[in-house]
Amino acid sequence: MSDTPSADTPEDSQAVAAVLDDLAVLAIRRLSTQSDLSLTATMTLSYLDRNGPERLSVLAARQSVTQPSMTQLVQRLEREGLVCRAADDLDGRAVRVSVTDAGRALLAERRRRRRERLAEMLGTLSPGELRELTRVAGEFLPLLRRLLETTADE
Amino acid sequence: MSDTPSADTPEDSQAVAAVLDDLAVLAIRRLSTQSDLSLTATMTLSYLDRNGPERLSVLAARQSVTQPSMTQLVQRLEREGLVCRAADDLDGRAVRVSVTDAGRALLAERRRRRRERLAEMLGTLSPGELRELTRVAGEFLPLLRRLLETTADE
DNA sequence: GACGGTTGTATAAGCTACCTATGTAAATCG
DNA sequence: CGATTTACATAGGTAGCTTATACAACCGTC
Repeated sequence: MSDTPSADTPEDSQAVAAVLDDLAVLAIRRLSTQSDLSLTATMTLSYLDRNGPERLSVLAARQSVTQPSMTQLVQRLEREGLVCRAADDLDGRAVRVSVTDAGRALLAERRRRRRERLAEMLGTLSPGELRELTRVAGEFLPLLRRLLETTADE
Repeated sequence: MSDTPSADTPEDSQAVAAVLDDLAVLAIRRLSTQSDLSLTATMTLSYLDRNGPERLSVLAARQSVTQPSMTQLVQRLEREGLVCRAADDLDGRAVRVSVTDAGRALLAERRRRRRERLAEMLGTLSPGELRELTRVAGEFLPLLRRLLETTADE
């Protein structure tokens, strides 16, 4: 392994960047076996699942797409029974979107499949490697979450 | 891998699978903020950059898209000056695709931008947090690489 | 060498998923 | 109350994927 870089140098970001790149490869190349839902659709459903019903325009902003794109996506998702729309109580212009049970079930199923695939992949590691990976990944997750939290207020 | 692992490995695998799944989702979120090149375009250019010229059909297989998709993508990339096409010397039917200097420059620029953005994000952390994240990332990287290695399809 | 089967790519048509532009109606503000 | 802003829908366009199809090069067998 490379030398530990000193603090506060540009090299700090190299290992982190490399890890994030590899995790992305993991996500894209190894875990996405299906294309029944686009990334934006997936994240939109996940967001609604976690945060509850939300206005269409807020969803668009959160997913960094334009409002007409989100309008169309929500229409498609509604057609597939994954979300439902309701008028907003406080603003006659607004549409509030919520995830349906079918939407929730689909998210859960996709999550299950991904974790299953990961468990298979992990089976190729030695017990020692697996133990080490468990420890390190467990440490990394809260740190990454914190990093994303502190920069999410955009 | 198909043999039953030791008694506590299944639980370990599932626990770390959940963590890796979360990490993968976070990592892919980070990627979704760029849109001048699609994921497949990016990965195709990267592949050509790293491995040298390749047949169109091989590119399609590597990126898990159909051949007509890859044909169209290569046509678009060629139009943008990022790749060039040549007849294959050994097979009159085949097209060999290679990345141009402009394509290489674009990859480098995108890489630079990603690192820059990450450096900004890291700048929001305290020195202690940064040190910790870097340390853990440094341990994580070889393990992650090994996982990707041992599960490479080809 | 002829022929049938396979392989490699291009093109067409269709759908999703994004964009910008535009329109309509509700809400807000002075 | 009128002007402006806000929230969403619709239209038209491109990218990016799919399947279906067509054509030509290649390969193996007779």
